[in-house]
Amino acid sequence: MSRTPAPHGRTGRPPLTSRAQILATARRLIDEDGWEKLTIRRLATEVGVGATTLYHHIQSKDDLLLHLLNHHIGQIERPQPPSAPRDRIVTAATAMRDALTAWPWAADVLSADGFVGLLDESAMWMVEDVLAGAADHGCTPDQSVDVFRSIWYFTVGEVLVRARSARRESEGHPFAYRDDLDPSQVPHLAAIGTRWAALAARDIYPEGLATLVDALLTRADPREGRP
Amino acid sequence: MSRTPAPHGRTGRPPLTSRAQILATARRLIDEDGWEKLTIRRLATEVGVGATTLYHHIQSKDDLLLHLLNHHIGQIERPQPPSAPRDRIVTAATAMRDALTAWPWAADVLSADGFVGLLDESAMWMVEDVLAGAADHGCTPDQSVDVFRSIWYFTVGEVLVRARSARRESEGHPFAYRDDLDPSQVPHLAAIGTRWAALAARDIYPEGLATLVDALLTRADPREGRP
DNA sequence: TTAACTTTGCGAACATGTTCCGAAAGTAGC
DNA sequence: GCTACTTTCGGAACATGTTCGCAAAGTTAA
Repeated sequence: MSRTPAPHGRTGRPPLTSRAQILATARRLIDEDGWEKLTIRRLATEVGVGATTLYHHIQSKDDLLLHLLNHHIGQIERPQPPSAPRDRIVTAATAMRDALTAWPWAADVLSADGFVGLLDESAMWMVEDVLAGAADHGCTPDQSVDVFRSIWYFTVGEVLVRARSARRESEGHPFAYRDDLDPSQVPHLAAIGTRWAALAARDIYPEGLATLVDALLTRADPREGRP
Repeated sequence: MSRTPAPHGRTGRPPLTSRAQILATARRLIDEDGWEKLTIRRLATEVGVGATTLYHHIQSKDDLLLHLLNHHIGQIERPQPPSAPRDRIVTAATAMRDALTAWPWAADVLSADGFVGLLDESAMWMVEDVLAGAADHGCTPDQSVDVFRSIWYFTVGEVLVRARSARRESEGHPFAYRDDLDPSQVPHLAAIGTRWAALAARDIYPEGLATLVDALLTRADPREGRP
């Protein structure tokens, strides 16, 4: 049978570059100039090939970013999971949030229920720890997924809002928090006025997450709610 | 004094179009072909002017979308606010979510803590109702803002995740929910396996929101937690 | 050696949002 | 009528991600 696809030497034109080299160069460029400056053409030039050549090694720019993110997350040390289920969930969720906050563009790529389908196994412990914590608390598998999804929504929202706010600020058109609101129409909003900016600058993720997790667990298992 | 800016006849070349006409045409195009097909050049052609001319009437495409969103939200009827503070918050948040779900691109523009700074007064009741509900429950203004922000994160996250998942599916590359996960590494995840897809298709926003709101209010005012 | 096949490289081209700059078309003052 | 001034118009051009088609460079089979 001549079905053997590639007996020993590989066929085709020998490659000038590789996915690994492309990813390494991309990481270097991001380190040097920030991810906003990473363009396909610049990356190709730096690698030393034509721009369109990259598309033989990656599927798209999103695909490239996804590979970079997987590499980045893979290097995060998995924290020792706390024994208390609730704390395990909080720890895992905080790790997800920190990973995304460091690479804000990641959320753009990842914000999909397919989190699970996009990352490779080195990042799965984040999902697993949440599911495990929920299960240990007494949740059914289905309830555990619901717990994860709610946490995921909250986390993605926080990261994206934070990233966009920061970008807006850095691009020179921050928000005009109005001091011209009509107190008779929107009294509470008017009372806060421009103080909103200062309030919105505070990081409320930890408290919000803790509140959400406790509530989700209490809801899933009422016995824990009122002894 | 010759300071009068424009006594009667306005100066300058007479405009061929107006922002109102541009917005109306944009709405029509979106209605007909969906917002993905709305490009600056197409819009300009449809209006009957050159593409760059649009930039004399709008600041950017994001600015255009923001105007469209304001118009859209302005047409949403403000529901009769329930008397119970908690229900008022839930109603307002659900209205926000529904408004964004109908126009998924909106979240891309809006996902910033500057929600408040970007919309006009016709949409402010959504924010106001949340703040009012929190205040009536006994929250301080600062706590009320925290309540709003947590709800906002959860809502933006849900809308964005849902929108992206749908887009991925419609573009032909849905998620490969893996059935090859290593049960010894990620037991709970492996146990769920491909069933994740079906679970992620369920709408859990209402329950998640209710849980979150109750928890946020309970946290802000412990007296309400355990009588 | 020759022919078929396979993989990679790359220039040209396209669609998109956006900026630049000069032309067009009106009014105001003389 | 002529000269400023003001506002709008729009073609050219740019950067970006991406597709297409073909050339280049290797292996395998005859």
